[in-house]
Amino acid sequence: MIQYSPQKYNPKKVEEKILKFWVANSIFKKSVEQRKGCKPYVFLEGPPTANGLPHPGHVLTRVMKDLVLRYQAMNGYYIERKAGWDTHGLPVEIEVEKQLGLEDKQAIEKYGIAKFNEECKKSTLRYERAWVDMTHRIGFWLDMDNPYITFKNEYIESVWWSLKQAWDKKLLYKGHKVVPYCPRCGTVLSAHELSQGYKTVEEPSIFVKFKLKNEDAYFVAWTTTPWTLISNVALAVHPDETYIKIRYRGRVLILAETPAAALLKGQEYELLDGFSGKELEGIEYEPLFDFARPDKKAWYIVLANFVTTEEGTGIVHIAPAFGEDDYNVGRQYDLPVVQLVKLDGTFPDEVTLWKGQFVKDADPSIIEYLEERGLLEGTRTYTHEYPFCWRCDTPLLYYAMESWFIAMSKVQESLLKNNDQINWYPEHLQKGRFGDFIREVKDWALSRDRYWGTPLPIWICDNNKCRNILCIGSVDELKRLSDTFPADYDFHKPFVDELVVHCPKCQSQMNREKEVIDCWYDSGSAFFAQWHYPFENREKFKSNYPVDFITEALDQTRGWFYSLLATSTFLFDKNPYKNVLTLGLVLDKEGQKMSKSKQNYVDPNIILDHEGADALRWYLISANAPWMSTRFYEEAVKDTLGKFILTLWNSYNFFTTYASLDKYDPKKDAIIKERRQLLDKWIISRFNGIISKARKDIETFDIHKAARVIENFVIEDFSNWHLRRSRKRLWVEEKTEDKLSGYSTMYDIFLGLSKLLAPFIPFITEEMYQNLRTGDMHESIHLCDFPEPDEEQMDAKLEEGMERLRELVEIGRSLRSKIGIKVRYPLSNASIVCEENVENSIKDLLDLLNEEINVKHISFAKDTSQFITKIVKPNHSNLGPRLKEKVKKVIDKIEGMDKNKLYDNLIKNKQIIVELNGEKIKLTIDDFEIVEKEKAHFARAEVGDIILFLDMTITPELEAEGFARELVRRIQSMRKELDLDVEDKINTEILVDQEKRKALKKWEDYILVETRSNKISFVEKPSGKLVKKWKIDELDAEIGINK
RNA sequence: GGGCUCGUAGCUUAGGUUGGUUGGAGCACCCGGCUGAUAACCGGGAGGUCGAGAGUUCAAAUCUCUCCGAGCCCA
Repeated sequence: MIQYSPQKYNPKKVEEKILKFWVANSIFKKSVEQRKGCKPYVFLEGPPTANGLPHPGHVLTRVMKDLVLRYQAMNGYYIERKAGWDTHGLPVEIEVEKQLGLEDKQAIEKYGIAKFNEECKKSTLRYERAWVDMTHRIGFWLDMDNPYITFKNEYIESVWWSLKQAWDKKLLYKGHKVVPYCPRCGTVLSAHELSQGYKTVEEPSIFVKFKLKNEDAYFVAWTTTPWTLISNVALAVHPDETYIKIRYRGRVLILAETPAAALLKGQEYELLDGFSGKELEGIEYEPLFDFARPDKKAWYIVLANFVTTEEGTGIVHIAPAFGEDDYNVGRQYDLPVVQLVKLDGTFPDEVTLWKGQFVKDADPSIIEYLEERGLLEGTRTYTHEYPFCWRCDTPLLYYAMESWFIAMSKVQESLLKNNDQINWYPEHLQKGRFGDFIREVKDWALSRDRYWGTPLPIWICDNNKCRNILCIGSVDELKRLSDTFPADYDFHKPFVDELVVHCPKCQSQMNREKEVIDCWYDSGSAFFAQWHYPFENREKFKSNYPVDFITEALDQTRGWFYSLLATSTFLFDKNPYKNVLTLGLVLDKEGQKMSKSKQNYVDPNIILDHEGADALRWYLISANAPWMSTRFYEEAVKDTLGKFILTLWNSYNFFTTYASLDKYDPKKDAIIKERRQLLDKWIISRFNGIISKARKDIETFDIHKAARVIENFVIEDFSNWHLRRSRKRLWVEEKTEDKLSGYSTMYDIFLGLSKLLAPFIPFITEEMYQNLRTGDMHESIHLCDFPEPDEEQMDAKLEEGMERLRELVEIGRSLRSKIGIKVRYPLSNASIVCEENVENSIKDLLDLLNEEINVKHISFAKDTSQFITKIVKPNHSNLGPRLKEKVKKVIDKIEGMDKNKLYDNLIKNKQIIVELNGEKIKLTIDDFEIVEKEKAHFARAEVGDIILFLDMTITPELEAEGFARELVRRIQSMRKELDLDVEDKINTEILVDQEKRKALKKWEDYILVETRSNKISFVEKPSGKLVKKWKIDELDAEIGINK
């Protein structure tokens, strides 16, 4: 039995009830288990870091994940939904540093790494509760009882295994990386910290001359960092640029042609020679300073593509220790890394002239020195962006630090190949942002000189003669090398550093490289490490790789999406995921990114309390394409609630109100589809079309389109047409087949809609389903199958006809409002002029039109002649110039003629003669405009090729009927005012004037039935519980009703 | 500074790949109607330099280029 549903929808209350229902009946578990053995759909959770409160962006990601997974589950796939937590990394450390008031690394070490890491561990799950709660509250079904956690020993062991794979493949190596470094804090800055500290500065830049070794000529280079010249080892030119040798002020200089022209504009110089950059390769020059004692060949010309001629001279000074490009070109040419700057940012003792000075402060003195020795060709101030330490405002130095790398550049082609196997949504990322990134892939700088992270599993033998290096790939391996390995251990600092490990070759002690690894590597390992592969779950891993689907926000493109592909490529040479959906960012109302510092951050809980999870989900899903950024504010969610969720609920409430009143039984009372009314067949046809469209859109992740199609169906087709047009038939007292056909259809549609919408708005659909379901159905909507379109139920011709008919209703109402006759007053006739095929498609639906525009009869006509006359009007602009002053009199004459006859004459004879003072004036059809005019009493409107005529005649009978409806309308509103139940009976007393009273005689029964009155009396002084005076079109009336 | 994405009414947006009637909707606003399902519904109105400029074309919101603005990523 269908129960009456509350009229007011309280999202929070309903959703809490549903959440309890799911938990009490283990619905989530059942939804997974009932698909066991079915084809798997593999999802991988991108692990959030739970060291901050979740914000609306996280909600979006989780809603999208849930939607896709619910959809696939309802389509019969077996989906495990293992949760995951990302726990390592600098953000966690910074959070703890703040909390403990630790300023820098020294402070951390003083505090104690063991205690510090313990705090980090606690911090990562500090907000776990908030995350778990949010996940539950928005209805994201995720197995959070068995999550993978990146700090667990098992997880780390899997990561170690993968690093050993890299080691064995000779992909893991120690090198240098040039990184932004703060000499005051003694720390490397992360990209994020770096981006906070850029400032525009004005600095001296200089043109420096380097003398060729075997020739009295100079290369001219340009630099903004004179202090790096001390560590110069080479000069770079572009292989394809043209370089020239010139004589200028008595010196022979070499530089690129393009900048030379600009720099020496208007000055005299003699062109001596020209060559391509390539030809310069290998030419040696004399070093500017003699502080450096390089162990490798230095001070010659190298080729590099990054050299430009837009700035400087087309010759770039190379100091591999202080620039990333420099470092890379240095590796290519095997240049020495001369690093004559100490970690505190001062020059070392070897640099006798400036030892102990901060390098940036030494710049003016270095410039002066070069000047004195005639090695300077000029200076100029240069304005550019330079990074400063966000903490202490010291200018940062780019500085080559030792670091461990994974040689991604060696597997670059595999990366590209594997990327081609992935379906990217939106597509442009594949070749665009992501493709560009991996085409120019750099080696992955893996190590971090920090504390809270997966330790780098590299041990080096202490014995200088041995120097054996081991990469450990498992717990067992480590155990075998250590006598003191405890039963209870934790794979973090300081345990791994304190463990005594013996070299298998020489038995000396081995020490671990002190670094931890980039936490992106942790999460990039999730697809195997979550299973503790290969130590456990080998089969499970095999059947879950590659994964079918991942989705995260756009900022993960070069983050997690890359790190997964990277590990998967060098480990298995395969794409780790088949489909990746990249989500746009969630912005605030002004389109700004939400950030803690701007305080423009809406707490999702507020919205969940006010508007509910369904409204929130529907907004995030339908507002925009998933990959577009979406503005987020409460008002928008509120609109969604009103527009869609409540429309759905109110429709449902309407249905349950009447269905429960009539005790509609979906099993016993159902009318078979073949016998349903046309209106019912139509909505069923539409619904099946919607199912088909929605499925297609979801498959291609055009999820917003699916949502909008369904929303439009619910509001326009179902609520505003099918239900609205069904009201009358539900008011009938007895159980007519018409009424049952309506109930059956509404029941089918609500049940179908619940299923169709279940992945989108899981709460309200469950609520509806629990009322609609019969005993033989699944206990939850989320255990049901997703609807399939039924071609048999689709009827294109009927849909076409209904569309025409609705257009007719539209123009009919418009016409009514134009002619000013209220819809309450019936009209006797309407006529439709249209093609036969249109007539055929709408003739069975005319009852709907009848009621909507309130006419007694509707007929079809072949042409417009019976409703329209054509007349002619003199064309002034044509006649004026020809007839001049006579025109007024001619027009007067024409106006005096019968316009219809005039038209006929003109059509027949092509001309007419007008006599004016004996003069015969000939007028042709061109002297007139043809105007169509409706015959008296007819009004016309048209849409496409269909024309609608209304007969505007109001007879006394029609007038009386209309007046009866006026009274009914008022009595109904009085019933409402008294808050009577729909089925309550009343007694009605009416005062109207004698004339109306007589006219109403015929309509007493009608009023009686419509208002559910026992009795209607016409009296002089109406009485009752509610008595009201009304003015109906200038006429006074008084009505009293009583229960 | 570079790359990518986006820019249509006060707000949210459709259309853009395939150039072709007068650029569609919804919310909000104004006028009128209808109503015992609705936080509704129906009809009408007002509201647009389709970010700006140039080009291609008979024809540009749509194609091309330049610029401006926003966001993300990278420096």
